[in-house]
Amino acid sequence: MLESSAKLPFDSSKDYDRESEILKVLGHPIRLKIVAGLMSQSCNVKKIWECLNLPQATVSQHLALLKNKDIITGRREGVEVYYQVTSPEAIRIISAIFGDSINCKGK
Amino acid sequence: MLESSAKLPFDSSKDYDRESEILKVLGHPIRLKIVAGLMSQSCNVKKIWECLNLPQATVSQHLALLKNKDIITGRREGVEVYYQVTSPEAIRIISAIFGDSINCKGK
DNA sequence: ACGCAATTTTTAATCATACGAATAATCATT
DNA sequence: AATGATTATTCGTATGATTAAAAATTGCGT
Repeated sequence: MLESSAKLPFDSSKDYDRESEILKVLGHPIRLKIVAGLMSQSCNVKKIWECLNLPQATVSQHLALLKNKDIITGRREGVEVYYQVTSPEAIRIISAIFGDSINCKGK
Repeated sequence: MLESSAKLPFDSSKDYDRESEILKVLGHPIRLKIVAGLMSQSCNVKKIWECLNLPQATVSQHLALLKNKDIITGRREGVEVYYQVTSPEAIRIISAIFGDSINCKGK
């Protein structure tokens, strides 16, 4: 009765929730810009919103989302917070899109 | 007057609209599953919604989106339409996520 | 306490999603 | 060419998720 279900390409056991979530979070122009930027150097929040010409609350919201999904990590230095990309999957995805012209130097 | 804009990581001239759009479209569990499945073999719509246990309208909607964003391409064969992944960017992204265990054989 | 940096909350507007129902397209029979 | 079977798409719409940004808040250093 199941003779036609041999090698179907769609695996119903995996749901790719984590993977699609990372893609969704990166799938926003502001966040992609932030993450791509953070690939080349770690950066504090003020510099980000100044560069992007956006209100700080807007940037902070996007950063919070990226942080909650474990794509970036922030470390405090005095009064400012420096962010860097720490998710290996995100790094691989960004590299796949932009090539190796973007490298993760944000140590 | 522009002396402080030397090597900022965030390029305000590029907006990454196309790139973020691809990521957003792939950033949905059903669509990611469809595209990942289509990487290994071209497939018609009925097989897809049967495999995924979803109503055909739902699948067709996602396929239409993927098609409109030029991620997949469909070709008719009689009453059925076979889809395959045709966007190089999408192929690179999927490969970056799942490794080369998924290869595009959907000729 | 003050000022600066960053975050959180709140608001409203916009967009995305799922899926039943209706419609369309293709082919084989008659 | 009309009928019916199969497959695929589109429509309608209720529901839920995202978004931007102002306002309020928190954290840190002096």
